[in-house]
Amino acid sequence: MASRPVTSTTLTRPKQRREADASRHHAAALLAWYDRHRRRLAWRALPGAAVDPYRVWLSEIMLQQTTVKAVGPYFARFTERWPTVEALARSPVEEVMKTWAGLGYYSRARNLHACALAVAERHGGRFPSDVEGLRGLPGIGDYTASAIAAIAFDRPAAVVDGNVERVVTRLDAIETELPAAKPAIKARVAELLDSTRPGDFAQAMMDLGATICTPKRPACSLCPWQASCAARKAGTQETYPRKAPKTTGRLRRGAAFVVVRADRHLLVRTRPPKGLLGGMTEIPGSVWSADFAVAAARAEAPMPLAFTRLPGSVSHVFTHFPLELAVFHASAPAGAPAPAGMRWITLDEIAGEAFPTVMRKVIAHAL
DNA sequence: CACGCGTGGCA
DNA sequence: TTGCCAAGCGT
Repeated sequence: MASRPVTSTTLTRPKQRREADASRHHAAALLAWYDRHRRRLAWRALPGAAVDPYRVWLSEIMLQQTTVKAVGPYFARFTERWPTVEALARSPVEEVMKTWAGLGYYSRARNLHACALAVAERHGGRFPSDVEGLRGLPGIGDYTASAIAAIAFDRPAAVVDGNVERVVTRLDAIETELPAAKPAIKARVAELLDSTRPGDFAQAMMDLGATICTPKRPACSLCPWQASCAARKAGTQETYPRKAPKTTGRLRRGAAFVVVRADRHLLVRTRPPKGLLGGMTEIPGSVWSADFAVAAARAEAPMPLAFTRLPGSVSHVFTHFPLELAVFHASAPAGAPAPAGMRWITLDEIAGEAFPTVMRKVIAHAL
C-alpha cells in the first residue's frame, strides 16, 4: 500500500471528509428549521410522543399522488371507523372501497385491505420495521417502504418522493431528467441523511419541498439551504427537476343509462376489480372510445326501456384522457328484475355507495 | 422503462 | 380556460 501523498497533510482536508462535514451541516440546518416550522398533521405524533405505524402507513398510502388537504377528512373517517390494522383487516373490502370513494386511484384501496390482511395474518398485527419487510406488502413500493421505516421505526432509510426529488435536483442542479435521475437522487439523500433523527429528517425534507421548495415560485429566502443551493445561485430553481413533457390523451365519448325503478331504486353494476375505476360502482353505460357515436348509443342500453336523452352531457378528466358522457334516463316498473351482472340500490343508498366522482356527476345530471 | 391509474386546486 | 400538478404503485 503506497503512503499518502504529501499534499494530503496540508490544511486542506481530504475531499471525502469535507463532503461529510457539509452533509452534517445540511442535516443540522434542516432539522433546526423543521423544529421551528414543521407542519402539524393529524397523522404525525407530537414531538416526543409514540408513533403509531398503522397511522403512518395509512397516511402514506392516502398521500400517494394526493394532496394533504384532500387526505384530511378521509384519514379522519378511516381512523375513526378502523382504529387498528386488525380492525381494518376484519372489514369487508367492499366497505373499504365505499369509504375510499372520491379519493381516487382505487387500486390503493384494494391493496390497502390486502396489506391489512397480510399484516394481521402473517405478521401478528405488527408492521415489519425494516424496508425489506415492508417492501413486499401490497401497495408498498420503494418510497412508502422507506417512509414507514424512517417515520414509524426511525430507520435511516433514504426517503425519496416528489418533494425530495425537487429539493435535491435544485440543491445540486442535477441536469439528468426524471426518472433516470432517481438513483443519483437516492444516493445523495443517503449521503445527507441524519442517522440520529431519520424520521424527522425524512419529514423535514418533505415539508421543505411542500412549503418552501415548491414547484412554482419557491420561497428561497426562507430556505435553510439557500446558501449552498446550486440552482438558486444560477437563478434557475424553477426549472428543476428536469423531466420530459407529458402528453394528454384524446377525448373519449360514451353514454350512461340512468334507470330509476318506480319503487325508488337505481340500476348499478360493479366494475371489474382491475383497471380503470377497478372494483367501483358505476351506472350502466357504453364503452368509452374516441370514435363513439352518440346516435348509436341506444343500442347499448342495459334494458329495453324508453330512454330519453337528457340535454347537455357530463365531462370528466382522468389522468390520461378527458371523457364526455351522454346521459340517458328511463323509468322501470316497481319490482323489475335487474339484468345479469347488475343490481338495484335504493336512492338512499347512493350516498354510501362506492361511486367514483365521474359517476356522481352522472347521477347529479340525471336526478 | 413506459404506461395506466383519479381527483380537486391552482395560476 | 387549459394545463399542471400532489407524500407512487403495479405491470
